[in-house]
Amino acid sequence: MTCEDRFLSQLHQRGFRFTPQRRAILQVMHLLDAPDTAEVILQRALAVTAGINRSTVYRTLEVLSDLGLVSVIDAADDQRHYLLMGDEEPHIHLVCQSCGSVTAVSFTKHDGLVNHLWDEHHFKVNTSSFTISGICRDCLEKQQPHRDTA
Amino acid sequence: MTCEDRFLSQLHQRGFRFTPQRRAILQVMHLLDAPDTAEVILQRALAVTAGINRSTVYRTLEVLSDLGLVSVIDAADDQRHYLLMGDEEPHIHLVCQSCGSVTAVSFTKHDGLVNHLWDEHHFKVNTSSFTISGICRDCLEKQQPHRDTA
DNA sequence: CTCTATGCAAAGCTTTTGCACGTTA
DNA sequence: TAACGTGCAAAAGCTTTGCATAGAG
Repeated sequence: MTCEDRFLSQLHQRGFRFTPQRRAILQVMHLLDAPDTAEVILQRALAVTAGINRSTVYRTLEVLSDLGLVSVIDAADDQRHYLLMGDEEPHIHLVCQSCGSVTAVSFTKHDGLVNHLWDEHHFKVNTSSFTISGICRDCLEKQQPHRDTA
Repeated sequence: MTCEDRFLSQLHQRGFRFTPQRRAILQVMHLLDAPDTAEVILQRALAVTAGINRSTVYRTLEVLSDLGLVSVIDAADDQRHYLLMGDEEPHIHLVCQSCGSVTAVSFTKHDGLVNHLWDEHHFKVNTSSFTISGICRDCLEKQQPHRDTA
């Protein structure tokens, strides 16, 4: 089942409609390999379907998020970032506080943390928006150009 | 060395000044047991020292953050949250996406994750703002009042 | 034909900034 | 007394909302 099929069926189930704008946004989001902002998604969607409005992007992202097809990442200080949850497994997103880059890391080695938080605190981790802040490799090297070891 | 002493000495070291407003904000932040918003900090600071301005709160929080005395948490969809880093060890903050509550959890059992991200990706995790989104116990129970097991 | 979605523009909210005045050291 | 900090108000930036119209089912 493709992502578009899932979207369509879930829209229908809940009485929503499938418009060219929603199709364009979904299509654009398939091309993103990292979480991106509403503004970027808007600009790319405009290239696909002219005239799409910023409000429509926000409203569609909200629908996609409600349906669980999009995860929302609160990156650093600035805007929200959105990422389509394809049929892939959840990832940890490493957000660099210096340059804003986002790196996806497999989750599978770390589900111990998720299980622990559930067992001990009955806290249900939202694995689709698991974000960790820090400094990425590149920025570290720029900060400490002459140190090679930790 | 108290937190205020540390603040004072670090301010002096860097040529900053110790004003009644900064003292009030520092004092108020000692009373917070969970990260809170600039607005809340402002309101409480007003009770201590009348006339403090919102801008001053933001500017002081920035100074405190630069000095490493305050950690900044990007909670859920809304505002930034600020927490004084006392002399305590780092914590994981569990942010509930439903009610916005924040729970602090000891980090020590999970530094394996931090080490792994360093070894494998050379990503330096900012442990002072480690935040995980999900649904807290209370909100889970409200959602599923008749289910007791996961 | 009905009800949802869109576009537009304006408002909302948090956070930042410019500037003149007060205060600290 | 020389910087630095504060208050005020206005601006900035992202996101939301109201309303009339267009379009999907």
